Amino acid sequence: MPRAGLTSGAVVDAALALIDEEGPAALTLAAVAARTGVAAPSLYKHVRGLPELRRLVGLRVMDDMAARLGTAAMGQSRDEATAALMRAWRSYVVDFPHRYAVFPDNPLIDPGLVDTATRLLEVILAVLRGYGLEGAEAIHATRCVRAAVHGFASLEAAGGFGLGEDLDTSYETLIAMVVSGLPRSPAS
Amino acid sequence: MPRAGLTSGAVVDAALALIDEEGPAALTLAAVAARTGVAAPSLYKHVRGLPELRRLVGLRVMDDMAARLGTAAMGQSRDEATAALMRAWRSYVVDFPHRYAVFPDNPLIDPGLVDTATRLLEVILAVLRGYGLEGAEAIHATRCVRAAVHGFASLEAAGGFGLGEDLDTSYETLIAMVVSGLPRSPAS
DNA sequence: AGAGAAAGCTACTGCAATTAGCTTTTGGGC
DNA sequence: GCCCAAAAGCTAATTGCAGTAGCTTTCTCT
Repeated sequence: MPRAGLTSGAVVDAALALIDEEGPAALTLAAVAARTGVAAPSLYKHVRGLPELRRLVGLRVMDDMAARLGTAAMGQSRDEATAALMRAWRSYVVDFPHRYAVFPDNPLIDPGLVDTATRLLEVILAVLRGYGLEGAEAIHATRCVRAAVHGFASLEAAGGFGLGEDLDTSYETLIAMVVSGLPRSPAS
Repeated sequence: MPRAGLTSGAVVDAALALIDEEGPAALTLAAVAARTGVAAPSLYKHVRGLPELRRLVGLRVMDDMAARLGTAAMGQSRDEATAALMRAWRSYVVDFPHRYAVFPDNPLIDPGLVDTATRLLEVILAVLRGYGLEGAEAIHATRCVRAAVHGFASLEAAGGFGLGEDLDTSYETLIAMVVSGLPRSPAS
């Protein structure tokens, strides 16, 4: 019988497909095994177990997002850059609603995720540097941006907003709120 | 042998204690049974199953929070009220960090949760009415407040902010951002 | 061709949820 | 005080998934 030719990357691919199609709760080793055409225990040849698979999936999501954000903010500054960043963040959630639920809670604790998490934070910090923010002030501002963006994204991904008004409009309101609330330095 | 005298409320109590002590992942029927001194299948006499228990726990959390928020916002208006509301929300998370993880994702979908969820939203809407906001504008503003507050709370509860700067200060920054970003009507 | 690593597989264990069906307590009406 | 039905428990059994052990097959490199 021919070999499946699995790799750890392919396992993550299957896991992501499963999550996209059936939601985060559908991520089980049994389901991944079925989808990759392999017996469940064979997965352990590529992945240490379910917790590690979750971590790898989370890493992939952060990676994808970092790539998008970096591109979005490129070549813009200050309010333009902030708005672009925030829109790009939400667009990921809109494109992959189930994926956002596996975004790691606390990537800064996990040695394997710290690099990517830092890269993600760096994108925000870079934008804020355009406002002349540094040190503690920059950290507080970063946290505010993260909180606003993550809060909206996770509520939207979970379907937590009731129906009715247009979500795009709500988000533009949030962007305006953040942009207007960022400490202004005199600057150029 | 004497009877345990369990009620559905007591089961929820035990579940919450478990979550507070060992985190949301520790909520299993087996653990609740052990803690209440009963065999696992006996719990089904009081609760339909694990999903329902989760729902009831989520309901209790929303209830507690609604009570706190209502009290906090009482007797204040506009920026004072907004700040009080936001501080009270976060204080719940600080007091019960694990609890926030079981806050229902989408309470508006579940008929059993809709009432309490609405009560919670009403607190925010009431504060915003103080700014003269109504209709669509009020909804967009409510979503922004929810997003900011929920984002910060869930990141903090998950330990998602790196160490270093003081979180209280960050949160005050967020409050200032929200307050300054709320649409102003001429008003009193 | 042949050796050893890598990738699979089957069989098994353990744990948690859930169901079925039996037993015992308890509270109310006679 | 006694009887009975409902409620509250229990034990036993099933299912589904995670994870482990140890065997077999396929590659790959020489």
